[in-house]
Amino acid sequence: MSLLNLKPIHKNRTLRANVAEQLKEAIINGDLAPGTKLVESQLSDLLGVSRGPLREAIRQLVDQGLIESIPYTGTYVAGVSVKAIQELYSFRTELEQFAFKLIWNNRDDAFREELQTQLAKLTAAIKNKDCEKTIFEELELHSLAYKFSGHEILQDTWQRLRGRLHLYFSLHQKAHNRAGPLINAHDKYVELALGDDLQAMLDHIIEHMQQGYVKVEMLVSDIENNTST
Amino acid sequence: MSLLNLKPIHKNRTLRANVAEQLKEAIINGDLAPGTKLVESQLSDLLGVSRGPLREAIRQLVDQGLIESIPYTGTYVAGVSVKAIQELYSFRTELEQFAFKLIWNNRDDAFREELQTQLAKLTAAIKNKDCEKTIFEELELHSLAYKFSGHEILQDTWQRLRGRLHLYFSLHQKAHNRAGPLINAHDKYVELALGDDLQAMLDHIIEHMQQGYVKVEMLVSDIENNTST
DNA sequence: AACCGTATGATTGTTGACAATCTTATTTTG
DNA sequence: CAAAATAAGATTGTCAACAATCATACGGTT
Repeated sequence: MSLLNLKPIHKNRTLRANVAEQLKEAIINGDLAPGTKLVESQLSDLLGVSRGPLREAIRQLVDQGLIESIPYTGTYVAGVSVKAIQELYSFRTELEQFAFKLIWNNRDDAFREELQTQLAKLTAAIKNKDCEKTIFEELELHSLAYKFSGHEILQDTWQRLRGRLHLYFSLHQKAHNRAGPLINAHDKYVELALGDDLQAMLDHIIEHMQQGYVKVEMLVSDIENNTST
Repeated sequence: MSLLNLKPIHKNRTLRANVAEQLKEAIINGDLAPGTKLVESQLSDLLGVSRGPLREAIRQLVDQGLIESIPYTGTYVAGVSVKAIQELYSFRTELEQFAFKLIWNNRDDAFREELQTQLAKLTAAIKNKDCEKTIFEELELHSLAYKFSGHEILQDTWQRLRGRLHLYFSLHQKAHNRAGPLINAHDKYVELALGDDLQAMLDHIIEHMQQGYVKVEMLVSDIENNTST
């Protein structure tokens, strides 16, 4: 609680953006554990920022589902639950299928190239046993379909989910001390994404997500049992 | 048990919630036309509220896509565009299909009853030529699938889209002076939602959305041509 | 001893003033 | 006359003090 790794911010953009980023990182890397109460005065002191921008940043993370807010009472880092992770994965399955349906007939060389580049980055991170980077690169890989869809609403929705997904991956990594789910299942993902069988791609997404869900769900149910709320 | 049907305590006590609601209504009913610049000092005077809560409310609507923000420059009511409406409809199609896939095998009497009640409200509003209420009840009808899915992320995503959808419906109604799209297509929607053929329901959703899109798209392209931005 | 009401302290919500930044209009310069 | 530099005005971003609300602890009542 007291050793938060929240360094004062450098003023590149607006404070609320910097603060939101800092908070997001702190939640994802575990400095702010799920369920932690966020006291505005404490945080504003830690960040060297007034409560105004801090509150705006908190609102933003509330909308992303990383923070829960009860008016006049308090804001808390979102808790983990089996239901939440189930929702996240089932929803993400639909989202990513939609993304591939959108881009399938518009896949160009730029897409193919970025896909392979990203896969290389991911496998490199895995090889180096850099868990944190592995998680990031895996999310980046999956982001490509959304990015190339050109569908702004779809992209925004994905970005909103991404934070929570990142959090669950990190929790999983911390608990089991190995990289995120499915570290070697991405070769087939990329192979199918480059291929010509859309239905096979969609089926693979379902299977891919199902496997990821099973792994993370085990973790979360552990956490739920250990923390007596 | 069922005697204690007391729910309506809407704790909108915080100013930012009230302000957000007011702004949302003002945008939807056209008092704040698309593209209008929102000057904080003016709005805070108008609403009799300080700029703090107003800014938080604006942030909330930015996250819902009803307001666009450029740091240090200004916030504007979101503009209309063919691309935006296309995205909205295509995305909504996926969302609603997902919702029905989720609830299909869990549809209970409560669902069937609410569905028919809601259809009755909608047809009544249409009969009374109450355009504003017609739009609201149509959105309420479509909300049922999301509501009964119990899927929080899905519901949140739908709520985020609902505002923009409402705006487009209202613009359409204002331009053509008739109720929203597909005023008589909901009988089949409900009939299929009560029936046993999931695939027929999913197909109908696609068709339903496609028809709605065509109507609203015509309007929006008109607006785009008339307003030289 | 359990329950209800009350007082206290802490925290969120709100406000008006101040600083940083952008836009516009004006002036200067080639 | 056109274009760049600059100053004025307005607007957004930020801050620290004030008010409303809630959670906790305490004391009285049954």
